[in-house]
Amino acid sequence: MRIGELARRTNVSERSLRYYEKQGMLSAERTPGGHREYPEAAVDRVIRIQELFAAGLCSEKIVQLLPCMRDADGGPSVRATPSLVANLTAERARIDRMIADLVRSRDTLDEVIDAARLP
Amino acid sequence: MRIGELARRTNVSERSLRYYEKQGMLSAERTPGGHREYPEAAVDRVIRIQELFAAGLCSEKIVQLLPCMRDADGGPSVRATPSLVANLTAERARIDRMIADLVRSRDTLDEVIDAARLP
DNA sequence: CTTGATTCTGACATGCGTGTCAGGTTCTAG
DNA sequence: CTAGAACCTGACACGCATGTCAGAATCAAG
Repeated sequence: MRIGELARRTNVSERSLRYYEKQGMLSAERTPGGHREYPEAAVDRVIRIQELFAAGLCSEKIVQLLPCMRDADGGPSVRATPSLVANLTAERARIDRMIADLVRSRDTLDEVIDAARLP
Repeated sequence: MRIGELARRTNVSERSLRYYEKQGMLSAERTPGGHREYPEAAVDRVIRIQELFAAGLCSEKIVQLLPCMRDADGGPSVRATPSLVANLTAERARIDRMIADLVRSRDTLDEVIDAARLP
């Protein structure tokens, strides 16, 4: 599929898709004229990338991480190096803290919302 | 307490504390010479502000939200307006989605970390 | 062919909380 | 009184994914 369709299906702008490619997170074949041609699996990959961004990982980390993931097309994975594992473990801890923070904030909102509804 | 101590105790830079004040999220008495003097409750408030920032709320929303919260000093709260409640409800939904995303990303990391440890 | 939609590259702009620096004033211990 | 620490204001810079615009080339359908 081409970039317009991928953008529509993933809800990610064409701008961002080109950026992902430049960062090395997403690759595409090219038509003779130079237009990008994506495989079906690109949809899942882009969604994963978005999730990882939302989790606070930067492009660089994601670039390292992606080849180690079991891809949607079931492709065989690269083994993560020990240093990458250490890195990801730290990120994991960060994500845990982030989730805990979010839960607290959600509770805060609930309190205010509920207080407004009652007497 | 003064700004240096508050910064140390909350692990938030003096720069940010002054910014919070300018945005109307944090107030302080002033010494005759113009130095900020914070009450003990400021510590909790700053931590809350940080959590809400981490949850993706912008200053403006937090400004509206803060007076409706049951503060650490147990002060009485302002009632949230219906439009604010609608707003916060939307934020709450966003936070829920964010948590779900984070959990997925954490699972992704776990998969890669585990795969590197085994055979 | 022609035309309109789509895509291409490259460059500049934005948000927004935060870092940092400069030049000056206030506070506090000796 | 004095020195040094702490604080004041204001201004400029950054990160970094994303928005946006311009000008040109490609693609697909009539």
